[in-house]
Amino acid sequence: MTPTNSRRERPAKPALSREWIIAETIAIARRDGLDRATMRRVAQALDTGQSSLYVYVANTAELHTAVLDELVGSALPESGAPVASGAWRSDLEALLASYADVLFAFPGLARAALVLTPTGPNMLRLHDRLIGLMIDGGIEPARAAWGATLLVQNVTASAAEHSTPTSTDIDAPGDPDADWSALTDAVRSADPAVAPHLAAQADAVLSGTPAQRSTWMIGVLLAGIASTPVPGGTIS
Amino acid sequence: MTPTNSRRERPAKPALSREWIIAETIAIARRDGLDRATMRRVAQALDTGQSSLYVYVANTAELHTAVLDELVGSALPESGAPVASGAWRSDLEALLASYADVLFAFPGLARAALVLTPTGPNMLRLHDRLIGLMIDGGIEPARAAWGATLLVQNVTASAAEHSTPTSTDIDAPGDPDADWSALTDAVRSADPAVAPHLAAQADAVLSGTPAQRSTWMIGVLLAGIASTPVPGGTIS
DNA sequence: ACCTGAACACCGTTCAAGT
DNA sequence: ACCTGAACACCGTTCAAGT
Repeated sequence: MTPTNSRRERPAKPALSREWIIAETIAIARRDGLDRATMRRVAQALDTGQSSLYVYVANTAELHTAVLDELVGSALPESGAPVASGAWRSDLEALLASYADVLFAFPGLARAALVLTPTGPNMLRLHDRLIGLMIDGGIEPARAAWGATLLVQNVTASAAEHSTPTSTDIDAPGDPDADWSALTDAVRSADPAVAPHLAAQADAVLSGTPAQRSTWMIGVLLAGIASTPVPGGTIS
Repeated sequence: MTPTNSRRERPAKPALSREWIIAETIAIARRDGLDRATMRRVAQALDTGQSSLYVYVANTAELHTAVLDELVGSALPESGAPVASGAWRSDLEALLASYADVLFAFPGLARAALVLTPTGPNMLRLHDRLIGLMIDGGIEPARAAWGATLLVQNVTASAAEHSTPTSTDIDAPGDPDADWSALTDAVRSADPAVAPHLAAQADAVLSGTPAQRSTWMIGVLLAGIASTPVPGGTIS
């Protein structure tokens, strides 16, 4: 209502707040990738000075962590419906898949997640659900507790490998196509004298779709978690 | 011998070359962290213009990848001594430990490794050794081939979590102490109503030394790899 | 308390020009 | 072919000054 003549016909400059900053960062990240969602750009989009952001967020890393947490929150299914016995495993896979979907949906998010320390409430809820589902599956609680980290870490890492880099840049570092072909070339041209096993297994190394590898990976982790006791020895 | 009056009494400016650039980058990374080993700083240390580096390296990511590969190469034991039967497992653990040591020795390297696509010859040799040792251990070759990636990825990720950030900056993002205490706080203060399993397992989640977790992690991966068939079905 | 402009101290990469 | 300086297009963060 106040007759502020905001630039560019913005629908009236909203009051600055942590929530608004995060929302705008998400908007930019969706469009241009998280790498482009810099303090300066976010400030500009909010029609304010970059220094103003520091009233609400500590620094870029903290802002990006908050963005990750917010997005994970929006992907988490509402509070856990009771798990039909036997369904824990497919529920767990679905949960990890929706986490992976978020990472894929925002260019640059997976790579950032790899390097951020995610302590937001939604990330904790994700861990909580994973632990709960593993316990439902008969996995010893202490192993489930450690295992959740392992699951999240691996899903994040494989999303980072296959997700879009940051934008429309040609040959951006981290371009998955370029990376993949660099890898195939390297493996295919491995010298059997220096890397005999790799040369012999080249087809195996390069085989499988991302989905197949991801399914296998989760299977590996769950089987390993179920069969490997945590040190200190609770009754297994 | 030529009487070039190089600045600052440098011991005679050596000819620029890819090797020299990598060596200087390593020197800077050891001292100040890989994040500080920027094109500009490397050029300055070599007493040349930053644009000159682009004759020998494509960009920063490629340079850092080369540095990682070089360092991994220096840590790899000489060509595999024949493995005493039964020793494959401790050999494999030792191999991963020396890889982890490299990541710990250079501030910022582990975090960078997480995000680089490592296609250098020494990284391939590391994979080769891992595959060979797993095959020695009776693991089906196709699983060993996929498993090597998983092992390297997890060791890299846990090194990144616990390794020094880039320098002497106070509270640098990625400071492992700050990150850890943020995590403990978050887990300890988890609301039992919203994250019941996490709250119940808080002690378990936070327990264990890095070494214990790392040993457990490798155990999980190996057990899982050994028991989880790759899709497509080779005779297991 | 909140917000701002300006400054400080950096980045990666390209390019016209030189040798 | 190799090397250079200078430029272009950015960064994160801080700080004195305003309201």
